[in-house]
Amino acid sequence: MPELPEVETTVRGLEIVLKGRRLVQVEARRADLRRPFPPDLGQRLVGARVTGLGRRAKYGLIETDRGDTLLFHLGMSGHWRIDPAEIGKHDHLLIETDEGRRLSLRDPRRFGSIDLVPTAEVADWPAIRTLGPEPLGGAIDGGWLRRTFAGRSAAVKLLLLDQRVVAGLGNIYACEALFRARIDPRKEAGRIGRARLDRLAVAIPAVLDDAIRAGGSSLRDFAAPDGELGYFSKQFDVYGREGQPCGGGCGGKVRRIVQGGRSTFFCSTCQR
DNA sequence: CCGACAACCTGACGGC
DNA sequence: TGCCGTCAGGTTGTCG
Repeated sequence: MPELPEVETTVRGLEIVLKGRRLVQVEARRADLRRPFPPDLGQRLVGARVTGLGRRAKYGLIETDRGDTLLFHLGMSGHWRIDPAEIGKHDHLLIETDEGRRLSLRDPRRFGSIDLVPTAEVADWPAIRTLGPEPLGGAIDGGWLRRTFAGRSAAVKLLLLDQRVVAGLGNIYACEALFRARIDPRKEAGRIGRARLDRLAVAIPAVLDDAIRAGGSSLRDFAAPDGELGYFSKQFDVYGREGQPCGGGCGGKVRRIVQGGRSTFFCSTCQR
């Protein structure tokens, strides 16, 4: 369930099969996911050539030579499969290329979305326009965090999950980044000191980079039949490890609390 | 601005 | 085996 690294890995896997290829068949097997599918999806995509793929936050971008960009969001349970062996009830969008490769977007919970937007308008698209800066690429440093968090009394974990603040972090990597930076997730964002914010600015891209690298190492499998994109084995320090010993060597145990209705995992000894 | 909550969906899992 | 409650990596909206 995809945060930024999973989407990035998915896009890289799709790129192998899609880039430069012409789409010969596009089948929407239902009318909507979270939002209705564009009604003219097939007409605008069939016959188009894919010129490039990209990612913005948790959105995957597939650009065509017809001036359109397909935006996909994987929600909680979405993933793409390459050359699937069978098609089930949760395969909602099928694409076939001129090389005969087949792609399927499977999403059981249907929290994902598909949009088709003129490429020139992608940056102004409502879901994209409101996003904060990309955490990879150097836009985020300690000073930027300090200015962004100034005067905010919300818990830092909740701000990290807000896509308007930092684009692409989700529940796992917000927890992991705070652990690496040794910051208590409950701490008021505006009252965090400079040294901690400097650590956080390092930890956010580092944790994402590590996850992308872990996914990238399995990329070669993605072009195999029924390769599932965006899922790879992950080693977490705190996420999902309630009650287990903290990996920081402090002797404490990982705790689970609820913030904003979501589980937060952290070590109350290491994280202050 | 903030925190809490609900809604959108299906599936997996544990307890009984 | 089934039934029930809980939980899940996201987003969007309302309410006080």
